[in-house]
Amino acid sequence: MPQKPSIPKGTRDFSPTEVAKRNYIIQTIKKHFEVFGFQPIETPSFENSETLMGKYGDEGDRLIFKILNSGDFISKVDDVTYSSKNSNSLIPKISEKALRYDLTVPFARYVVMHQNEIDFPFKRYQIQPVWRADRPQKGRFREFYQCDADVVGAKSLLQEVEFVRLYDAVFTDLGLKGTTIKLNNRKVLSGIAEAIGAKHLLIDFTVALDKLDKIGEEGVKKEMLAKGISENAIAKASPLFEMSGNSLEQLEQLKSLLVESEIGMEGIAELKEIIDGVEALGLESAKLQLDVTLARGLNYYTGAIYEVSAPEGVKMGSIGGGGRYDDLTGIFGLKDISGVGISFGLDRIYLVLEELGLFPESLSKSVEVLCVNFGKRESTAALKLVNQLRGKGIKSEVFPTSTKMQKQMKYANNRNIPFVVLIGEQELADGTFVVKNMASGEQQTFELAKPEVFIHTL
RNA sequence: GUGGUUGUAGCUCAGUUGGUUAGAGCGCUGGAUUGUGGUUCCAGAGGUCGCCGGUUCGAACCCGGUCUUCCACCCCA
Repeated sequence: MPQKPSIPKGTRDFSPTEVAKRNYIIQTIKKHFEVFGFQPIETPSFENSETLMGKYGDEGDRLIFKILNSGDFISKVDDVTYSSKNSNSLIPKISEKALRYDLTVPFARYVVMHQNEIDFPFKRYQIQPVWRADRPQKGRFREFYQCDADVVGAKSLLQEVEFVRLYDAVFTDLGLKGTTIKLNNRKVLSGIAEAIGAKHLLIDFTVALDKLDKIGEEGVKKEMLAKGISENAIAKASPLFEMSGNSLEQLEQLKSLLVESEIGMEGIAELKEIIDGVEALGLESAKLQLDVTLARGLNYYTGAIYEVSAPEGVKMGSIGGGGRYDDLTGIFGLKDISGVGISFGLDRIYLVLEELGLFPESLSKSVEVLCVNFGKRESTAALKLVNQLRGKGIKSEVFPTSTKMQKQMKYANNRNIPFVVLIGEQELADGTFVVKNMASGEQQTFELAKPEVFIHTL
């Protein structure tokens, strides 16, 4: 019995049209990465488990796809571990490799391994798939692409400004107007936690705060209480819920809360520098917005935090994110290398462009010119013409069999081919070819000896 | 990982309290039209009702399990 074919949950096949659209996004992102001075690298799809494990928190470890060892791996497990039926102690004995979970940690590994060949500051970009054993939802897959650009070895906040400009350049080029680049700083979050006396609960505090727009002020306070943050501390943090005005005005309001926190004031100064830097040149289509509740992302961020949300009205999680991590390579033994980077979520950007109808029409054109096949002698002449067109870089083909014209025309129509060339018995005798414009239905005759006359009309 | 939801033709979906041979639109194939697609008309093909099991004289429909889809948590691109 033939088995019914299927693909794993959270994975997808891509049709020619979808690939064309995905490539369009990738090419656009790549173009701007390169114009901004980033160079591409690639890393393996799977890494040694110890490279990845423990880098993304407990939740992250759970979402990493583990690869089973080869051979008779189970016989090598000692009886105690085997009979314990404890996944956490068994996994390291039967799995030594794991699929890449993001591009940042492998990049950190790359920098440490190749530190002697790299000229710092090193600006790299990387566009590759990553895998997460997550439960899929809309815009959430178990295999998806990240498009990352990072700089290591430069502490200047100029980089932070550049990344905002890079986001703006890409989204402008894609025609995606009205994206919001949310900006925050880990130091401000640390400062707030310090100022309200909840320094030891920083992560719980920020995770709860991040949900403000989702569960509201009351919900956030409730969660903070549940996590063990005192009522007194929450009361002190209340100015956060009443922030108003533009980014710079909000910074002023933050100052009064953080005036006694050294790290908090440092964060404010950094934010101001970035905001001023961006405003000096302005943005084309995106808005930069300070958001003190922004805390998502990996817990290795130490400075700036970015998150990009789709234009208003599009229901989609963030379509990009990033930030600064002062000591990412430290976990691999290379100290004092600061990194900052951003990521574009290709699959989500795709869904947003699709929803808003922003893909260019031209992407659906697979071939410019199709020659109808009327038989052996005629198709030979058609092939000769096609060869000349291809020499000029025009995508063209001859229909492979001389079936009914109706079928060939229908094929051209379904594939959105704009021009159909007819070389039949009569044309062959006259030394001509007929070009039919599929959009208008008009036909024009050209000489076979002068194909360039037709080419100039394209 | 927790809770819920979805699955019927290639696609989008109907399908009555469980009752004979499971329907529609679009698409596909053929014809009207032997050198003209996209419009129109006619005809036709296409279904293990996600899968496995159970209840029943009888299951697309009821029950259990499983896979898948989407949603809410968790977390995140």
